[in-house]
Amino acid sequence: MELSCKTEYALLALLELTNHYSSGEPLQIRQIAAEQNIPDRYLEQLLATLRRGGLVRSQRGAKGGYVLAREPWKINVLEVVNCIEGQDAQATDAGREAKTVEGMVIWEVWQEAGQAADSVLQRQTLQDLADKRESRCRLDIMYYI
Amino acid sequence: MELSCKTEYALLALLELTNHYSSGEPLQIRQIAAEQNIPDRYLEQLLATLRRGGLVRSQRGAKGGYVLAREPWKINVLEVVNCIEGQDAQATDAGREAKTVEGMVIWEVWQEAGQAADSVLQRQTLQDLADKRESRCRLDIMYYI
DNA sequence: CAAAACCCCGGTGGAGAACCGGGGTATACT
DNA sequence: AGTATACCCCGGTTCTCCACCGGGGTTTTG
Repeated sequence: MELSCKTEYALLALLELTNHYSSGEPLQIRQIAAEQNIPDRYLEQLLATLRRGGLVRSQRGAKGGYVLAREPWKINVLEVVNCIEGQDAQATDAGREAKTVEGMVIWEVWQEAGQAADSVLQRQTLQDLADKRESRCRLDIMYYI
Repeated sequence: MELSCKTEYALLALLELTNHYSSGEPLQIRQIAAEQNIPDRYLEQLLATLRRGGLVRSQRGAKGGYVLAREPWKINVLEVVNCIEGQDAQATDAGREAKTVEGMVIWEVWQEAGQAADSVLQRQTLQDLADKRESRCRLDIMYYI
């Protein structure tokens, strides 16, 4: 199961915004891009998609930037993926009319697998990811002691 | 989660071979292709991959064709997918070295989702799919009575 | 020997992923 | 009002790879 650059960059950006959430200040595209080594013109595009999907809010002009649209514990990974990849990451049955019974049976098994994966992603919020990152950093520090 | 044409065609072909398994006779590429509406030059390629992966056996020359290499209840959907898409459908961590802790955290969540999907596919054998197909056909017949 | 059917290898066209450039618009600050 | 900053919008490019195909070779049967 391929993790696309788009999805990875989107999640990295949202994690940055999560880490910055308590300050309430907008974070600029170029700051996020520099911090996470993301091409900033591309990130601009992804953030626009996230804004249209209601996951972030933007502020134009001087002192502008992006903030999360909701608390990080209320944004789960699945909705990020669906926003970035399009709803077709979930329900591609519209374009793929199974012509035979066999095709339908295969399709259903595939859907079931997809739903199992989605279920995992839906259980993870941005806050969970940020917490994992925190505990990972803490482990690293303990190695140095 | 995208079901590629490759995987779908491979599974359709293997289902045909499953339905034909009890006869013990090889099934020709062009027969399978016609039955399931698969481009036969492409199917040839896919069956070659399945043969190299040990899922089917081939017989060259007149009266030749393909048979399953094992009993249909001993071949699960996950190994078909891995054979067709390559092992990278499972372990793409080799090419994607996460440079930051954030990247690693995201990657792990993604792996977990992939494993949930794989687990579903691993539980389904070709026999299971064939049985589902059978009961689906029986349902259709009951609608006509 | 001839026909049938797999085997092998390389190729093409088109879609889309990854990324970028240029110009416009909104906002804060002086 | 003017200027600088930073998002907004739209379109474009290059490259990869998916889906599929063509041509010729090799094996097997009758």
